[in-house]
Amino acid sequence: MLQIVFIREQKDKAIAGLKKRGFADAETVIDRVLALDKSRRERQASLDSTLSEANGLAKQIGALMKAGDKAAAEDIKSQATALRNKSKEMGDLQQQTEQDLQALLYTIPNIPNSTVPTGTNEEDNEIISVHGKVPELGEGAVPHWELIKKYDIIDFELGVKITGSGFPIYKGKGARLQRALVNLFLDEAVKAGYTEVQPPVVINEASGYGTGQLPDKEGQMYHIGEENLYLIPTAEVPITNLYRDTIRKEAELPIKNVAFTPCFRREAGAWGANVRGLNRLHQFDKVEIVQVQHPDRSYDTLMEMRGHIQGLLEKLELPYRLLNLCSGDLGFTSAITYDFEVYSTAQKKWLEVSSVSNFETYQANRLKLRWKGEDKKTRLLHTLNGSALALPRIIAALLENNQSEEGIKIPEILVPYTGFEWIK
RNA sequence: AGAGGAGUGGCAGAGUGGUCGAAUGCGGCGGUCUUGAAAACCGUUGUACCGCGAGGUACCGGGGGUUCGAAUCCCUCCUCCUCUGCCA
Repeated sequence: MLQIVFIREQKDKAIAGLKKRGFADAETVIDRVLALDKSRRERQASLDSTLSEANGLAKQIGALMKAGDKAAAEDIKSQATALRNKSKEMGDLQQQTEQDLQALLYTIPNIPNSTVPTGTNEEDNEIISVHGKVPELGEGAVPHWELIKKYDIIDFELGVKITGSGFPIYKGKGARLQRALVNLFLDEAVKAGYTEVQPPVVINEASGYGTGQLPDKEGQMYHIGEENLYLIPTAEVPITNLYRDTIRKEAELPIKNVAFTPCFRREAGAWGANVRGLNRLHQFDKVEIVQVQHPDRSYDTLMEMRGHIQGLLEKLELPYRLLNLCSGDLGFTSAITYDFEVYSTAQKKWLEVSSVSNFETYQANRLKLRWKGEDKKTRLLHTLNGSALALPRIIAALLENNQSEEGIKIPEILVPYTGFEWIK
């Protein structure tokens, strides 16, 4: 959520930022925010003075009662009652204004960072760099959904039987490969100074609001109606919410956490013929890194996180490229997002395996996540997160790129974790 | 899941209708003393909103109610503890 002070003081910047995203009616919406804000403040001021008056009368009545002057007390009572009734009405009005303003602010996305390229869709994303060598595969190269059948390591049909489409069963070396990757990613993150946490994979409504999944995007999460809980779409939600409603000391920054969790996404409407094999699932595993950082240092942190992810891809010897998402492709809550894509040789396409973002104060404002400096003022912190990494497409790329007539070669870094060098 | 008890500031803990945003202790911060530290002593120490400011308002688990006035009374929801039940 954007800060109301920012909109008030830098209205033009807010409008320009929203326009860059292609946000419809930026001026109208911002003007409406400012009007609501103005009316909220006026209503607050008059409500406060009415309450102040009523409090004064109540005190007088108390004093008169003590002095035994019942008649005089009764006299003032009617006045006080009238003021109370008036204040109740004013309070309702004030609350309504506050809620309207809040609801409107929830519909406004984050302002893109100045380095975010302007664009309308993924074709406008900036390719920052391309790394690694795309292997030359022979004639017999096949996509991963054929390889997993051939080697019997992942079973989609069985998943359909147990749950439904998009819930694969990993078997034998497939399961072991999965576990190896998780362990490698966790170990690398811990080496980089992240503290490992194991959060719940179901979250309440307040957590969904905190990181921006709610309102509006509830359709993308699985909902447990009975308890009003949601299955996490990413570990970002429970980890970032760990710090909701807290005031941090400067000395404890940055806060660095890593978690491995399954992630659940309904992907409603996104289920088309294009989506095959491991490319898009309802349940998948991911190792997520999250940082809470001082506003002055969050962009250094973003680069550090980007470097960490890059290191993982290098270790896995996968060809990948780095993208700076354009304004039109940027997530709702993000100020800047770098995507990593690995090249899937048999599919002949790039697959997104990681997103790393700086949300600046957007999430922190919803989370009420603040810090207190030497001047004793509380200010909002910056939150960041990145996938390091999401498993299925990594597996897809590993299988496809490392296939040969002999079988699938496991990258060296993973062998200590898998305990085998080949899937044959 | 059933029965009972409880939720107060960073923590512990007082407060059962009126000068209570809240005693006291611990912790934190600043200072005195000390070569330095400890101890002792003194001071200070919640958050948000409105206001240029003086100041005002709200918050004692959440929401609602009674009352001129609620941390205190009533309703409701949530959470925690104890016992019983169930169970990795």
